[in-house]
Amino acid sequence: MVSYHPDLDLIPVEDVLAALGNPVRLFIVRELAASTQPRTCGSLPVSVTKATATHHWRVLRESGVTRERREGRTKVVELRRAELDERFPGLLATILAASPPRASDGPPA
Amino acid sequence: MVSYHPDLDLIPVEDVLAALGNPVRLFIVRELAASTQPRTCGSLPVSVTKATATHHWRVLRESGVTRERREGRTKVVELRRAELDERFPGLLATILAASPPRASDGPPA
DNA sequence: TCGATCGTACGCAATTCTTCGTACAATCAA
DNA sequence: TTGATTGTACGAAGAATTGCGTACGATCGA
Repeated sequence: MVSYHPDLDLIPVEDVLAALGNPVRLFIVRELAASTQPRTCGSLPVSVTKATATHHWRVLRESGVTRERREGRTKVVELRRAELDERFPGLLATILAASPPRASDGPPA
Repeated sequence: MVSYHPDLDLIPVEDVLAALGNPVRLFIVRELAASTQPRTCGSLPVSVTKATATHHWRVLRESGVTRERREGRTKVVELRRAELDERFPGLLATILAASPPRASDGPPA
């Protein structure tokens, strides 16, 4: 359960964008951002199985978006807010501020 | 050569992030942002073949990032800057402002 | 009209991503 | 110690992405 956390200076912005460009992961990030406290992985109501969630947490961690640490049986996840904001000023805030789409989505058939 | 341009109000932010989360496409967007004038597709020095470039232009167009129009033999591409900034305030600017990674990239082997 | 140019469409291969089930390790509570 | 909880590792399937070559349509200039 010990994990790799990259130096954010080495992360290109497209890696962060790709990490957040997935609905499950963006949902996780929004949940984390909405909590003042760090959250355990199990407390995040994701729509996928545990195995799949593990995959998404790894993507977020390896792109520098989140930090994880063990705490007893659980794993605590939190956003690397300050570091992200120093590396990519304003990015997280503008993404979190984005409103949901207006209505029926997608290109015409 | 006539193409579909989505209503940006219907685009979720993760679609834009996914579109920009690719090095070829982010490069294209940076080139477009650096020009005051719209550019033709052929004038963008991309590292892939024409066929692949066509694919990336479509992704950018269908995610609402660019607009295309025919002009004689060529296709003119431009960013939908104002619309993007209204839909996702500050997003494009913060992404374009992101500095490149400091040096040797990637996780340890 | 003929040739060159610009981009698309199609089909295909290789790779990556997303998802899951199952088995397992680590930890805690009883 | 035993059983429950939390999350990982591994293997696999299916889907999506990325990339290319080739053939083609549209347009322009000579």
